[in-house]
Amino acid sequence: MHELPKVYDPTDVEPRWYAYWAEHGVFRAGTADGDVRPVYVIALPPPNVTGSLHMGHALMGTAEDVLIRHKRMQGYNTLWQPGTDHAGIATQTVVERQLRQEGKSRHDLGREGFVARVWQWKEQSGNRIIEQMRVLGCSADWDRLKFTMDPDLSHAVREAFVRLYEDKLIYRATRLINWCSDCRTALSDLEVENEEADGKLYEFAYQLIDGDASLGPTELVVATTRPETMLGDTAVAVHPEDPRYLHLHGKKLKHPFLDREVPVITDAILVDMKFGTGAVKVTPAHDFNDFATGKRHSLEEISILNLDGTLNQNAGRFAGLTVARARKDVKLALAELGLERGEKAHKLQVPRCQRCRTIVEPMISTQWFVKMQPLAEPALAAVRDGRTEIIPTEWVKTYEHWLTNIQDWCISRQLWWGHQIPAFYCDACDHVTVTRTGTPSACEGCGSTGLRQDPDVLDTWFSSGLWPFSTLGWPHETPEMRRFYPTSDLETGYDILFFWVARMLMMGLYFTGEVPFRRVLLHGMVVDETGEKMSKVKGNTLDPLDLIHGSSFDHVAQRTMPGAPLAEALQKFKKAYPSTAQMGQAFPAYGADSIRLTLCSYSPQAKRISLSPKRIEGYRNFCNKVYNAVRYSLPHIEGQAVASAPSAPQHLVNRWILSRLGSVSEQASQSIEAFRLDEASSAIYHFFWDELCDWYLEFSKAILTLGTPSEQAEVRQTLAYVVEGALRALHPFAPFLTEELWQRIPRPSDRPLSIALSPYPTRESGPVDPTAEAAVQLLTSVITAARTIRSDHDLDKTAKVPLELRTHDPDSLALLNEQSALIQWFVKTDGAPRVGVPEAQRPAGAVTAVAGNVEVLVGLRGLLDPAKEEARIERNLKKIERDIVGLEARLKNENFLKNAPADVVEVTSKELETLRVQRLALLDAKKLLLELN
RNA sequence: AGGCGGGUAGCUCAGUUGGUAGAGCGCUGGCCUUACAAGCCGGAUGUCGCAGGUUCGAGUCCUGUCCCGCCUACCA
Repeated sequence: MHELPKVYDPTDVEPRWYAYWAEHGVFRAGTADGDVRPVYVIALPPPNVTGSLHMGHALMGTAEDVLIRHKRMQGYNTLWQPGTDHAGIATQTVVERQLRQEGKSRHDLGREGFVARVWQWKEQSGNRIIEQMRVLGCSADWDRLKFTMDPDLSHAVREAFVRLYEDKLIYRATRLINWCSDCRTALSDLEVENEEADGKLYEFAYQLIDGDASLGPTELVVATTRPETMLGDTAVAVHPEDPRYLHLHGKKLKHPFLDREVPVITDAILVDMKFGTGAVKVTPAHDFNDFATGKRHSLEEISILNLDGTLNQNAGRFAGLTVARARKDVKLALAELGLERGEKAHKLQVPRCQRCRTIVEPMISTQWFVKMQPLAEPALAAVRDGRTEIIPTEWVKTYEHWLTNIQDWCISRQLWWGHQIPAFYCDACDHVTVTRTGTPSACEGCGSTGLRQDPDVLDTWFSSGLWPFSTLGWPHETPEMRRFYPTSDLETGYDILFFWVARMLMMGLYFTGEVPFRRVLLHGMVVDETGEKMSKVKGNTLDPLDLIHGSSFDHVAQRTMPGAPLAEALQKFKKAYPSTAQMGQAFPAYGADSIRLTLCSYSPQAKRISLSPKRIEGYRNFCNKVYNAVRYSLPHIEGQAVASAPSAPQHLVNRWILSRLGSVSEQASQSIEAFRLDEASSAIYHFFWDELCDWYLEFSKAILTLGTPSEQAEVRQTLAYVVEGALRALHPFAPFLTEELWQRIPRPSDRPLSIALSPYPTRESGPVDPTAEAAVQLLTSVITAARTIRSDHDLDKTAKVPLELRTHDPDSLALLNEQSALIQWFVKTDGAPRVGVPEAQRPAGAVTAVAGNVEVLVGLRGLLDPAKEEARIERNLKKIERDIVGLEARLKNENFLKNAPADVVEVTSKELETLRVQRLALLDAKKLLLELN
């Protein structure tokens, strides 16, 4: 075996092992008839085909991969079902942008040509993100890669549509919808994002027709944030009980620009007497509240907008203007007529298109809708009765709130890229024919053959809603459906709880009668180091691949803000990631494992995950630590026959490390099971570094040097066993590193070809041994206490000092005697430490510390600086006195003794005892010091 | 407006059923001790947002309050 370099280099290792796993089908789900293993399934939230891996994807991919790898190692038949989403608007926009660069529009190509062009684009670059997930180490069953517009999935979409239509849960209606004039399509409520903006509350007057000044004012002043919509006003509403306007009930107002009478209506729902002027202009065609008001009062709905967002003929002389322009012009015109009545600043929410940020306009339009209430009820029930569990649980309330207030879902989109709605309109009659297959030959209603298919496509989320079962072959009763449905865990970001998770639950329950997954695991949003949301505009996005492969800051900044001056981009980047100030000019190649460990280290209940490059560095260092631990171990364990079950070693430290391995493995499994990947990874991290490396490997050096042949053999055997087990425990988090090392070390003969297929260690991997754990705890704290004394007194590291250990406890005495050689090795003592029971006398020039029930006396005669030593003693004494007073008070408190649990009282009094011993020792040392002077 | 979450070490965050606060990074003293200087051995650091309450005991439970973030709905 060739020698390992001193520093771990992930760039060399990672691609190699991914290829190996792929080649050996390590990630494939089992489909054999005889396969009776329990099943664990995750459906990968399909990323957009337009997508490129960002930190959110990396977090999702890592979390799901840890879950999958863990279960795979636990012997489950795992299926991680991957795929991509056709992402209607996003994808269409990308390809249209390309066309624009060629000086063309989609209309030049025609629908068929355009769709062909999108497919072509998809084939070329649609799988980029899948490649990137492989770089991250994701162990999905890639042979089963699906796309939402694959023939089988499209079939499922059509089946779902038709069934819902037949069941009267899909209907076509003309109503107010959200319209994006840039994307030229309707949007669902969820695709509209409200953004706060500074606006104006503007007041103007409508003149009364036939107003009688003797009855009161002859005008009615309304308040509005959108003056231009007055061109579509068909009423002005006042509160029925508003004393100011009683004389206006039933009257008519003159529209200043249009040949139209505007009635005054009374409406207690719409109007809040206390707000504005108490009079509300009603524009049913462009406001959701006004629309509802219009329905209540049978008002005319006058649309004043074209599909491109400009005003139409109904706007009279304002026709052709943009909304923004019309707002100015209408105000101007009102002012000219002397109708302006005031204006004040007002905060308002501007609805914007999630995709293109264009201001969304409410518009009257004929669209397809899904009736949500009947679907929502079962989805609510499924979470309430625990058939599906949401973790972290605080999301349950949010989920319930949304589902109980749910509105019907507008599912038609005026796009070309997507699943075209399978509804056919007849030229001869009104009948709409909806069919499962192809184009119907004739109208179901009148038999006419003149049929046109609805040009619209379905909302992308309609097909995503079927994902957990459409990918498994639904509506057919496939073996996959039988074996892998319902899926186990659905892991995703909380931002798509409504878009996707809730809809899958509704659809899943409706179509399959079962919940689509047993648990919903939600992670937070990755934000920059200062807590800001990542966005291109802010120049604070991080590309996981730059971190994995390494990249100069110049390059990162430039890529984040293409087109911007480098200095500016770099400044924004540095501001977003302050810790890079201490990092030179570039991200080194951290490797996928470091990124994965970092992402796992954040608590899942954190809504914001602020990514710190410095933290990644820490985990990179950890990977190097693991690598070097194995590098150290290799020569000692090479050729060892490793058993798959633990042996029963004699030596304390061997029993201890086995016990720790078992505990940590068990804890890791429990934490992963509870989706606390942070706890799990942290437990393994500290086991590896603080226990295995800092202590066990050091113990092993001592024993391999000083021990008897049989002791040495036992250490070698244990070391080989523990290293193999620890790598397996770490594997789900750091798959590349662990595979690389595992393949080099000796391992049990029955292990499969990859660590990824080996069993996850359990409690049984290391028998629990509380005695050994307690003993090593004492041993290490004795060593640390002695080291602290050495360090406090600036001892040369080669200086050998006398060490005396005193305790009343017989077990501890035995332990210290047994391990005196080990203690000598670690503390660098002058001969074997003297072990005995406490005596009244302390040797002059000795410094005392207390570790557990042991007094640790380090002889420093002639090495002490008396002044310094006295100061140290005084400092410690002060602190101890304070603690003693506190504890004594507590132990004197009758209520405490009466109410506190026995173990708490016991711990407290033990603690007090320890402190008293310490105080005694310090006082003694002080006395000696004074005598010395 | 309503809902949810958060305010803990200089920074980013953990903290299970109430029992005198932890990690990583940073800081600091000493070490190139042949696995690792991406390291080793030590060390320092907190009015747990604020004010009350319950309790023998509160970071943890209750009430009020002030900030911050997100979500949902909206006053035209």
